[in-house]
Amino acid sequence: MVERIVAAARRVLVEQGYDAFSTNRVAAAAGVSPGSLYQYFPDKSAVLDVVVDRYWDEVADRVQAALGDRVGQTGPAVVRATAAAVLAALESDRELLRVLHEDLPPRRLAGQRRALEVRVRHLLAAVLAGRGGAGGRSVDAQAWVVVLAVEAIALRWVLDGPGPDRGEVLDELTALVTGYLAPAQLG
Amino acid sequence: MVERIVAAARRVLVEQGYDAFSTNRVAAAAGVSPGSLYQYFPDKSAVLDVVVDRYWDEVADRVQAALGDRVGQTGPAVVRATAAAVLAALESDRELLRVLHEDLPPRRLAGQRRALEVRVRHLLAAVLAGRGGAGGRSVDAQAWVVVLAVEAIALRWVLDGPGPDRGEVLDELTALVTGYLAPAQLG
Amino acid sequence: MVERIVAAARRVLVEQGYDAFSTNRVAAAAGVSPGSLYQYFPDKSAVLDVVVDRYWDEVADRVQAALGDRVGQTGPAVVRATAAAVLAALESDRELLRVLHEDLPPRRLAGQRRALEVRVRHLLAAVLAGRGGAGGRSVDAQAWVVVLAVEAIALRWVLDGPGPDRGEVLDELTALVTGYLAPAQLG
Amino acid sequence: MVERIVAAARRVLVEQGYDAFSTNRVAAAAGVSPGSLYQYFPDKSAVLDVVVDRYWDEVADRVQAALGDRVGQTGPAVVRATAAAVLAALESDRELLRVLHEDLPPRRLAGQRRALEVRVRHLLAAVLAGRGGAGGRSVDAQAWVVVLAVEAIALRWVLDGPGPDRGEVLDELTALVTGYLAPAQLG
DNA sequence: TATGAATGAGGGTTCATTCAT
DNA sequence: TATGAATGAACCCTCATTCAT
Repeated sequence: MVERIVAAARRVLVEQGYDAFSTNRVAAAAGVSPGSLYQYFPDKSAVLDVVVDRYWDEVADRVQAALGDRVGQTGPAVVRATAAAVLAALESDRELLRVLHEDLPPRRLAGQRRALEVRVRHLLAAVLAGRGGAGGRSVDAQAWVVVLAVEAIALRWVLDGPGPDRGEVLDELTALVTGYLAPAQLG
Repeated sequence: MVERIVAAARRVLVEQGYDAFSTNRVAAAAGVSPGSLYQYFPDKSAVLDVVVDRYWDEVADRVQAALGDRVGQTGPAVVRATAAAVLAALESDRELLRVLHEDLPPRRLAGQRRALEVRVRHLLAAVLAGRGGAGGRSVDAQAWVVVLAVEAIALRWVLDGPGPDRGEVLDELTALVTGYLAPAQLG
Repeated sequence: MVERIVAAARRVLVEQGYDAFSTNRVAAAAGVSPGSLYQYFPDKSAVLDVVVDRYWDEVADRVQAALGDRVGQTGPAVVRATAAAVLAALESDRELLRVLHEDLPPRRLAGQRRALEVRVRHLLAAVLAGRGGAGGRSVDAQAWVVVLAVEAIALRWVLDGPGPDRGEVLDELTALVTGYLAPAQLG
Repeated sequence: MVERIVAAARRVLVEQGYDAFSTNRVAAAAGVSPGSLYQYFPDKSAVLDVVVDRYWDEVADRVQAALGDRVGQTGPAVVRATAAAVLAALESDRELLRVLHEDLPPRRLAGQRRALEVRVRHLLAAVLAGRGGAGGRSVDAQAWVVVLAVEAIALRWVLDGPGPDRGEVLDELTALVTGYLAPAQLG
């Protein structure tokens, strides 16, 4: 039942947009009465939370899996593969991603998004630190920069219409990251 | 009159948040009747549009001024100065920026934001092209990457609480951009 | 407009009972939209408050007028006349009195009711005190007793179907009060 | 089972108030499913009825016991003792009395309350009649007056915060009743 | 032009009651 | 018998918008 409601919620979001995301509409889409929705969720916000959580968990899992596979490795190939994994993760449900990132107030997503960023940032900072420091520059700041830059570019590429093709984006992301991190420790 | 309403709209947004941004509240804050508001704006959205437009125009002006001053110049110092100008532009009205970027559905801002990005991107692409191409890589793609990365990082730094200090962010942004663009054409 | 809504509220209460006293029903009875109701009242409770306040103010005015006319006077005739005034006051809008006292949770009325009781009690206590005390008994306690007894009996007589006829009730109320207060100071 | 539900209903009333008195809440408090509740009670009202009935039966038993002990006796001491019994009866479950008399629409209690009043009234009328009539006044009317006055005063004293102390109330009730009835037949 | 009272569809939510299991 | 998930009508309230003045 929770499943039916969450699925309906996702459907309403994707097909009708966030403005149409009313409890009555979600319940109707689930073929359920409004009252039933409230047997499984304390309020409207909780329904959205589940949809959002599931989406971000999925994305986070994919990204972390890709990172995990390569812990300790280095070099442009690794960067490119990771960037590819990020793109793939974000593409796994482009329709929902579009609604979540274009229709919802960013505050609604901030929690999950930050959480994922922090996890990835720490992973990356550890790798950088392991590589012998950054020649006096802050490894944390570097990780912060890389995560934000890659996230923003990947998000835009996945959501926006025409742009560089996939290979080109990966090339550029790779150049961006290696060019940034290389001088000090990836040379 | 339009002025009074737009000013009130801004005030309501900043002081009470987007949730409180109702036509009645804006009209009241402007000391005007709801009916009057509809004599100058077709609907609520149009009022918000003007506030958003003005904000982005202001930011765009500042950024473009900084870029314009340095057309034709090159090197890390220019990159750093430009990044500093972007930070300063975004900081010029942090309160409004926060509401616009955290409370509004991003779609509401997309138009203005894209417009600015495109302008800056073209400027940058021209500079890069003028500098003798990118060794076979797409100058447009590079400009696209740089603009998005700098924008995302600057936005986050201005809006989020604790992070690297200003000098550090500028250092890292400079390193990011020069590291990315340097090998091919800024050496 | 407030008038129309309050009148409709009274009508709904009297004709359909407190259970039917919903904002939508009141608005409909007033020939007005639900939204209009909320331009004049902060919430449903406020509408009921006005109805209740008006009723009790009316009753209080009548009772206090009757008492005021006789301040300083004494004797069974005065008691009887006062009791008659109380009955008349309560009979002025028997239909509404019925709903208010039978359908509403007493807490809803407690405030107004207590306020009137206190006013009358103080008036009466002053009269009793002026009459030379109560022979060691508390004038306040006596006023408290008299007010509650008369109120309860009058209320019941007005609301309940068959009972003693009017003259008989007045006789008995007179006997009750004079018998209670007489030995000490009304002899 | 009925027992469990009724006990839970009482508990909900006392601990959470009448507003919280929903069938679901009562069922939950009874550790029973809502459906089960409807196997033993036709509707929500019936559950409340039983709670109310039990309360008033208890009060009625105590009052009637006190009266029964003294049938045929007379004098201020008897009046006082009876009044004391009424106070004690009402105090036996003050928490429930408070909810029932302050939160419920009085109509919900009217039946039980009237029934007790009638019983006591008849008892009292019989005593008065046995005492040689009322000198032309209606013994029924007198009983009606006494019952209502004592009931109202006792109820208020038990429920309301500060007031005369217990002894004083009993003194005044005694004075009220004897002063009223004495001249004619209790002299 | 400027008003502001009036609108009414729609919002989120509750809860007495039912019925398939 | 006992369950408890499911119901759905109705609740109170908001707010973008209109229109007679």
